[in-house]
Amino acid sequence: MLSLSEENYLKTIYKILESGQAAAQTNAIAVEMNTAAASATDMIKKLAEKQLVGHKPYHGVTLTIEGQMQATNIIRKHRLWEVFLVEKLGFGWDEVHEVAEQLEHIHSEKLIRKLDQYLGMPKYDPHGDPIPDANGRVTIIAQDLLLHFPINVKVEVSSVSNQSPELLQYLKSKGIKVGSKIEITERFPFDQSIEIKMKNSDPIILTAQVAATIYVKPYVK
Amino acid sequence: MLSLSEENYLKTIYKILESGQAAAQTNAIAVEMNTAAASATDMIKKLAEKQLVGHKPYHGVTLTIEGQMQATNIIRKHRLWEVFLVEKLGFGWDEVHEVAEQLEHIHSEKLIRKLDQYLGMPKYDPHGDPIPDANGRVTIIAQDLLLHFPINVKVEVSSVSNQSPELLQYLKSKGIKVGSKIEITERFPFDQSIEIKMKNSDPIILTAQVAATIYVKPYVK
DNA sequence: ATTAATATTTAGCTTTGTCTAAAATAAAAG
DNA sequence: CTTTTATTTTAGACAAAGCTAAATATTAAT
Repeated sequence: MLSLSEENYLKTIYKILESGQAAAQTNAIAVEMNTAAASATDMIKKLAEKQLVGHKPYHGVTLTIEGQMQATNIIRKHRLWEVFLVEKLGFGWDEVHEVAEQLEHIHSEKLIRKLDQYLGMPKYDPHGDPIPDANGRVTIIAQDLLLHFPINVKVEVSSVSNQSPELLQYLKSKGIKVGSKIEITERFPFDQSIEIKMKNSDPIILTAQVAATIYVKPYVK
Repeated sequence: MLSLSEENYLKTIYKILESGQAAAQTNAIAVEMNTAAASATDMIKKLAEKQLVGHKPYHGVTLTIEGQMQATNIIRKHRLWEVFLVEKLGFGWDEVHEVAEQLEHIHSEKLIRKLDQYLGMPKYDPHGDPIPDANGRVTIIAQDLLLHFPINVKVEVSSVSNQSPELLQYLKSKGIKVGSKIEITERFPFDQSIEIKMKNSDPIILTAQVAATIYVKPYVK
């Protein structure tokens, strides 16, 4: 069975690879884990010995099939717990990340199977991220960054790619959540900010930084 | 914040003291924790430095007020999670202990407050053990060991003082659970076993060992 | 009241996961 | 194509939590 630390490293490596990198660099892992690069190197060696990652020294790491299974399983647990916290216990979407970080490390197949059933086998977590199934399969939906989306097209918010409570609270205060219908009404090239419009609310200006965390899909009624 | 190990030691010390001892002996703690006595000594020193236990070398430990608060809080979390697992997820009472041992170490005041509400502020866990309130107060109910109870008096099972899945499964198979109405119909002095009768079932013989894990209270309709 | 038995503590070592500083390698720049 | 810069790895230490073996207290027994 994996230690808490091993699980967190695997999850981090998975996230880096998911974001499009061919290999996860030691430094990127260390930054994400808030540890020294040397610590990351040590852990990489251990995970490589356990056949969970492939490691070509100085050239980053990749996940083996087994490593991928473990990583998606942790993410599956994290996201299911987030659904539980929001849907059943009434947490806000901005309050669940830290607690789910702990809950994701509970070891019990049966618990997750039953939790999944209890929640109605949800496909997405409260931030719109897909929940891997028990076999580690993730359904990827077509979505685009709001930041880059054409003007004057009605879209639906499909996910938000940032877990910081501050950002999530900010979006909540603007009435923006997963499922919101919005439309870009204007784009300001000088700072890449955009103006959006939602039903029953005044136009809102979003900075590029914020618009780069929001994913949308075309709205089909 | 306490480490996992510190929490487990505190819980163990609490349990030993709860069972009537004036002080918890190093050895008793080590046995309960499945560690060497030397390890227990080390941890006792650490907990004493943190003012969570009082330690007179060679004469066992007691809990300070703060140590007691911490211990009851862990037990509170353990028992609330057990209720959740049984009531909401459909676990059997014999399947929850191990998972709750993990869940009890999740750190989040808010989580426990909301879980408690979600479960309807239960007073007892699935084994009939009282759930301490948020201030660490435990409601102790009058109950007696079935083993020592008079014959031919109708009683209600109030709790079962053993968490081993084997025993709990055994009781389940006999139809004995918290709330069951039973009556001792005969007592066999030579081995202290007893014969009990429950509505709609044949008489059952319970060994002294089993009858010593079952607590009952007089049945008042 | 000694001695024997039991319980507890101390001493020294191990593993896990972390760190800093130094050495080695790869990539970028001139 | 060499030098500078950035990244990665190695070496050596440290804290937490555990262990065994040896030393020390306490309790029980003669």
